[in-house]
Amino acid sequence: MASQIEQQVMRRLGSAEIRYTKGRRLLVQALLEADGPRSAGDLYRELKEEVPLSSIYRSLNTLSGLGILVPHHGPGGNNRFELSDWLMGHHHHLICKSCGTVDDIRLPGQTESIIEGLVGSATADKGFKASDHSFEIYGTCGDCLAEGRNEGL
Amino acid sequence: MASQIEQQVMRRLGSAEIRYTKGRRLLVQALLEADGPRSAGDLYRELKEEVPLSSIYRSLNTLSGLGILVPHHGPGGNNRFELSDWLMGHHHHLICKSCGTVDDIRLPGQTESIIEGLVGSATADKGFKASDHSFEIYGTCGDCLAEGRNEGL
DNA sequence: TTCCTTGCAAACGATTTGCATTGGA
DNA sequence: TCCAATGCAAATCGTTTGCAAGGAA
Repeated sequence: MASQIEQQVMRRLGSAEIRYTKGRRLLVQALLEADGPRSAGDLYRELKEEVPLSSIYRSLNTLSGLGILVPHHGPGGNNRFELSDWLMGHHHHLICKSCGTVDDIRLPGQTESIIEGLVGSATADKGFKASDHSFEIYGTCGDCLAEGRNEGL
Repeated sequence: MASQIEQQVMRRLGSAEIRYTKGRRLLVQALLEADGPRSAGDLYRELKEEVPLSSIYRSLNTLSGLGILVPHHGPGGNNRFELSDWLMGHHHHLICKSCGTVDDIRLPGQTESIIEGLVGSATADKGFKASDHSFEIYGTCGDCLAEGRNEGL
């Protein structure tokens, strides 16, 4: 009963002769259930510390190398990872400056076209070959607003 | 002969009763000359190791706390800082996936208006209070393209 | 002179690595 | 079976902190 996405992951791993072990399976499943990027520490806790941190870091790196995961660099000094766009669909992030939570958001196709256009015009004369973009919105999330944790922002 | 921007920095520091010391002056000047965000280590080297790393980190933190600098979280596991928008003007980044260099780019006002509009429509129904955004373009810079360092991207 | 700031070294947290052992295809 | 992957502990790297000495207002 592996999900469709998991089967794509297995195929990608198989074609690179890399094994889909128990630890890697748990990790991919945890990221499938997540609604935003997760750090090694987050995953360690979410997997109830059954998978050692060093293995999590190693898997995170091999899966990123294969393009299955992508790192997300945010505040807080720890890297967060999520399943790549080709598995989960293209999306952007809503980042709370107060609690650090990162949520996924999807924009209408029309809006994405506008962004693609901006990427093109911004790099047109720079000799820079764009391959990707990130559009992230910072602010205060609903929970923090309710708790009054948005002082000084 | 302090630049206009430096005078604004001095005023901001003064109103918070925080001293503009030699180390802080050197740091602000290095960031003024930079064409993109710089990490503590970058600045340490650019200042010829005359200012100890611990002082650089401390100054980076106090200046960020005053809104003079803003942190930029990128690949490479080290935080980079730059002078805030109110000092340097609003801009975005061109990030090379190959060598990690980050360059500033400025978009036409009309384009910024479009981006502001996207921020509004993306957060309209989420109970999220947006305060800021980042729009960053990833790819391969001219130098790396010339050297053929864009394999596998 | 009075505190804020510095400089050094030690402490810290996140991530990586060496090496013997285990387990998947 | 055979080599990739794991688990543990030690090593590394970026960053923070305690404390005594120095420097700006």
